[in-house]
This record gives sequence, structure tokens and C-alpha cells, in this order.
Amino acid sequence: MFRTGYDRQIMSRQDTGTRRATISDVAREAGVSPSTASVVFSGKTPVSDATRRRVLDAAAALGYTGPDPRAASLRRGRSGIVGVVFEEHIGTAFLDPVKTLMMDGLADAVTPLGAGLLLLRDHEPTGSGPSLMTAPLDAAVLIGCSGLLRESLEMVRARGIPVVVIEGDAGDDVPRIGLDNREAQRQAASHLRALGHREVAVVTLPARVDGARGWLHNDTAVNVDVTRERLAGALDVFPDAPAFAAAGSFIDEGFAAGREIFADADRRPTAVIAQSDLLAAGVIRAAEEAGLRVPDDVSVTGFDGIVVDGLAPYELTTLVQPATDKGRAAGAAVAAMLEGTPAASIRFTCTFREGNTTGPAPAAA
Amino acid sequence: MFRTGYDRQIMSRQDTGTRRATISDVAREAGVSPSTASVVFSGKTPVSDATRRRVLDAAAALGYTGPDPRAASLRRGRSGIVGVVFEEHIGTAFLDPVKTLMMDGLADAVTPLGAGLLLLRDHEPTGSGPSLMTAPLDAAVLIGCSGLLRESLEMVRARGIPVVVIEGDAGDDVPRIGLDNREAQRQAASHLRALGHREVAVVTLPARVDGARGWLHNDTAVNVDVTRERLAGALDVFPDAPAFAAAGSFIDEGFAAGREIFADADRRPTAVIAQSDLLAAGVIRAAEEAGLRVPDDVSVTGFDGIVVDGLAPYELTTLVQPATDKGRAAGAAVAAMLEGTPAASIRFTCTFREGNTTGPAPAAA
DNA sequence: ACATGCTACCGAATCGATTCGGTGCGAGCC
DNA sequence: GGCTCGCACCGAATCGATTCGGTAGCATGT
Repeated sequence: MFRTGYDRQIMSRQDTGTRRATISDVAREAGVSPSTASVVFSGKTPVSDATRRRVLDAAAALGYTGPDPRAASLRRGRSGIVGVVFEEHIGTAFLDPVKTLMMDGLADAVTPLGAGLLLLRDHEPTGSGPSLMTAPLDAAVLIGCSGLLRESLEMVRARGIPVVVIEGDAGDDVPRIGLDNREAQRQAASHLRALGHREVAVVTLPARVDGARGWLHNDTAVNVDVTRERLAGALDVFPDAPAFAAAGSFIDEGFAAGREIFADADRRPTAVIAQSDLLAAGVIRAAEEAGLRVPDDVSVTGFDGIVVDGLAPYELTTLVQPATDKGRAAGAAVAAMLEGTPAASIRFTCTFREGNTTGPAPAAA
Repeated sequence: MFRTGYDRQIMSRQDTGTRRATISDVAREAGVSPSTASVVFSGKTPVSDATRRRVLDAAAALGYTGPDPRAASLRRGRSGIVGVVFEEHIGTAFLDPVKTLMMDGLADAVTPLGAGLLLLRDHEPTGSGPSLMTAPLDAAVLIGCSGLLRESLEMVRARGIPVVVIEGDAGDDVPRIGLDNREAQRQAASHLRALGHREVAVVTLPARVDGARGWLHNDTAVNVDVTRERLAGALDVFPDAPAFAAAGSFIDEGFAAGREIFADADRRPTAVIAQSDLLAAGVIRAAEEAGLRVPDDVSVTGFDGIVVDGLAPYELTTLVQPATDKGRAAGAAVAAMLEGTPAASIRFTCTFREGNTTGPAPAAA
């Protein structure tokens, strides 16, 4: 049976049977005007102590717990909600420590705005779910930006909602939070080259959003920005390095890739450039399985600079990316745009960190 | 300088300088009443095709992108937002694969409601941030329930907002989604006992929310429900088993605990009951480091039944908990309460899964 | 031809709070 | 004493959409 919202309100107040008190009720009870009662709660205007007390008491007497956020948000034109849009299924997004850190920074940055984070995924099958279109958003942050998202994006921007993109391209006038992926990866590659390595293999992140595992050939299109940029950085130094794409950023994927790479004992590389720390951890494990010592027989570099749970005593040679700062910057950009100031794109730089997983190339056999 | 919301709207429409079109504008343009225009978008009432087209065309002409969610939510009394409250810092919450899975199930379950998930943490330092009190929530789901939360909780319930708790106790009339922690853990312990193990150690989850690492003594208060229940299950079978509390559910924590447990070669247990799979993975690694083979020299059981990235080729003997289902059930409970039906508490059961990390107790030395 | 039923649409009240231009009043100043 | 100033508070418009009772118009049945 269908129930109106009004009915439900009555039902849910079991004690009195009356509907919930509004700020007008409180005002009446306190003998002041609704506007005065309002400012007592919002604090936007000074109120005498005596009046404040009367209002607060009245509120307590009526069981009024504060202004209804819905009504407030309508009037103020702000909902205090920032949408975070993921390309992938929400559960899998948080498997990535980098995204987790970003969320952390983002949460930090929007909290002072009085805003919260609403989780959204781009593909809405039923059409009934919440989406960029139907959610009461003040702003949106996109993590990556697949093609499917582009169209919704246009509508959101038409609605006048500020949008920021992290690690992705959403068009020229959308502020972007990025990384110097190519330069950073080149740095790691140079490090290996300086150590004497000449035979190097690359383990990449997925080449396409739903990418399968496998060797990348020259004709394979790499659709994911991050993957392409980091790969380019590696190829800048080792133009002929073979590249094996993982199906995701997981230790197990790195392990599988490593097995493949170390399979042929005759053509083993002396170093592996992995595009993420998790992949690197898997590669190291594969190396151990193949009887290779790290870094004596084979060097491995990662990317991200996260703490890989369970990798001790290894400390990855890796590129530390300021993941939390990226999230924080996105939050700051959102804040700026909410103020009316147009936000600029930002490009963060990674810092190279040498661990104990890289060493001089072994003497040629 | 301070800007009103109205000003901002004007500013952000650079093209016309006029404020955004409302549904009344669209109705006027289309020559119909606002109510008719409204139903064209909501679909709540049948509309003739001709009218629909006129309204849609008018909307397109005016650049109207659909009803303002804020206004809609005020009128309907629903915002389409379900708050998810974590005890811990949001970034760390997602490090736990179980929570991640739960979020997945929860997202699944609330999507058909047309609702989204708003991330909240309980402790609001500034007081300015969004909170249970100020966010436009239709319902709230608490993950765990520390004491600090209890007071906010009362206010939320006073506001008539449905609340569900996962793995925690929030009072008798708050529906609870739980697990048969004690019985399940007892099952694992019995399994070990049947295999002949007599010297068994337990590695527990944190004993308190901010718990430190260390041996649990009889006088140590265990405040975390999950930890206490699982420990009780283990002690049901091995009353004298020593217990070492980890500081979190991580492989590295399990590793540290394992080192401690295997330190004294004379008093090594033949089996370790870990309260999570991640801890178990760490214990296994510590065992390997100590030169012990799993399961020949020492058996290890986990809890959760998640995929531990990088643990291959081991397959944990563990208790598989329906994490996704828990989230889904929470969503269902929320849905029920939103309908006005009181939701019942649910207790899920774990299923025992034997892997290759447990085996017969080694012959006594 | 009249009662009946149905479709498609309209009007007006309503959701609950915020905001801003005013107003009354008491204090301070010359 | 008249005048200004500031404080505390009030009134009324407003935010934008939804909803539900009501009605005009038309077709159907007998």
C-alpha cells in the first residue's frame, strides 16, 4: 500500500501522534518569531542570552532536535554534499590503497566546508539509483574519467555544479589533479640504467578499464591515462622493454605477471619496473619462487609509495606519490569553486625513494 | 567577502546572466501548469505524449536539466541518502577487506531505493563538519558502535531516522546485523582439537578501539564486541590458551604477533587461532621466518574468508563470513524501516572452510 | 439522452527553514 | 532635549518542487 511522507511522519512519532515540531512551533512556544528562533540555531546573527535560552528550552520541551537539513539546504542553495564518482564498482575501488588515501585527503579537505562525501558510481543500471543527476550535490569529484562518464558530466556542469577530476581528462575547462607520471617513471628507469641494467621488463596497470592480463604489443591500445603515461616514462629510457599488463593493481596480479616474465630462464630481465607497489610486491614474490634473489639477481621498482602490508623486510624502491595530498587538493579545488573562484589544475610530482629492492645489475652470464 | 547563494547562482550562469530556470518556467514556456510539468519528470502520473513532448522541448530550450534535488527532497521528505558511520578514520576503515565487502553489499541494497551512501565518521572535531545531526539523512548505518556514538545516536533516533547497526550494540530497539562469532570460532577450535592440537595460541583483533599490541591477561578488559565473542569461542575449547592482541587487522600485525608467539622455542604452540584472515597470513609468515612449516609444524586458522592478496599458494582454513550479505541485510533493514515496517535483527552464520593451513598436530617432541 | 467512468490536466496548499530590510527602544553625545 | 547609533528582534518573501482533490471533456453502455 502506498503511504505519503506525511503519514509516515505521523506513524514514526509514536509518543504523541503529532507530527514533528518545526522551528515555527518552537518559536511560538518560546514567544519569539521564527526568524529569531532560526538564528538561535544557525548563529548567523547575535541573539541575547535570555532569548537564546527561552528558544533552547522551548526546543527541548517540544523535542525539537534542530533544523531540518532538507529545508535548510533548499533555502541556502547548498546541501553540504560532495559526490565522489568512481569508474569501478565501489567495493573494488577501495581495494586500492592509493584511492583509499585519496579519500582520506578528500575527506579532510571537505570537512571544514561542512561537507560530506557521497559515494557514486558512474554506471547506473536501473536508472532509479542516485546519480550525478538526481543527488543533491554541491560539487563532484571524479576519480578517473571513462568515456561513459563524459555525457553525465556535461549535464552536471550544465546544472552549474563544480567538478574536479583526479587522474583523468574530462575536458579542458574541468580542473584536473594529476601526477607527473611519465617523468617520475622515467626517473626510476634511469636509476636502473645507472645501476647497469639493460634487460628490463615492465609490468603495467590495466591497459583498458576492463583490461585482461597479457603482453602488450605495439598495436595494443592503452586507454587508461595512468598506464600509458607511466609506460611512456619507462620506454623513454628502455625503448625496447617488453611490457606485461596486469588485470588490476594486486599482489596476485604482480605475481602472475612475474611468473610469466621469469618463465623463460634464458631471457630473464635483470630488472622489472612495476607500475604499482602492489604489482611490485607480487613480482618480488614470483622472483623468490623462481629462485631469484632480490635485488642480487633481479631488481624491482614499484610506484605509489604506499605501505605494502606483508612485504617486510623488503622496502621497495619506488616513486612516492602524494596520494593524500591529491585528495586534499581536489577538496581545495572544490572549495575554491564553491566560493566562485575558478580553480586551477594541479600537477603533483612524485619523489623517488630508494629501498632495498634495487641493486647493481648482475654480471652478464 | 560574503556572498549569498542567490548571487552565486547568477554568477555561475555566465551565458545568460539570468538565474537557472525552474520547473515553473518550463511549465509556462510549454503552456502547461507546473504540476503537469512536474509529473513529466517524475513519471508519477500518466501524461499524454503530446504534452510530454512539449514540456521536454521547453525544458531543452530553457536549459532546464531536471528538478532540483534539494527542493524535491524537502517536499517528499526523503533525501535519498543513507549515512554510513565509521568508528575510525575513513581512510583506515577501507583497509579492512571485510568492511569493503560490506560497503559493496550495502551499496547494492540501497541502490534500488534510489539512495546513495554518505560517508560519516563519528568524531567531529570542529563541529562544523557534516554529522549525524546536520546531514540530510533518510537513514543511518553504524559500523560498530563505540560509546562516543551512543549519544549522537539518541538524537538521530529522536529525529525519527531509522538506524541499523552492524557488528555492535546500540541498544535494544536498534536492529542489529550480527554474526555467530562465538559459535563459529568454537568450530575452528574444535577442528584443531580434533586434529590433536593441545597447545594453542590465539591472536586477537584489538581489544579496545585504540588498543595496543600485547598479551591479553585475565584482567584485561576487552571492549570490542567482535574480539570478545571470538575469543570466548576459542576459550570454550581451549580454556587456557594464551591470547595476543594485535593493534589492527593487518598482515604486519599478525606477523608481529606470530614472532612473539614463536619466539620461545620451548613453548611453541602447535596451532594458532587468528581472529582474522589478515592476521593469520601474518602468523604464517612469522612461522616461515621461524623455520616452521605450515601446516606440518604449526597449524593456523583465520576468520573472515576473504581473499588474502599475496598469500598463495596457501589457502587458509577459516570461517567464511557472509560480509557482502551483511551489508545487503543492513540495506534491506533500512529499506524496511523506511517503509514503516520495523526491521528485525539478523544474525548471520559463518561457514567453516578447511584449507591447507591446518593439519594433524605434530607428534610430541 | 442520461448516468457512468476514465483520461489528462490544473490550482493551490505545502514541505521547513533562511534572510534581509525594517522597526522599536534604550543609551550616549553635544 | 533632540539626534544619532546600535542592538535585538520581527515580518514576509523566498527557495523549487510535489501532491492531491477536483474538473472539463469525451467515450461507453443501455
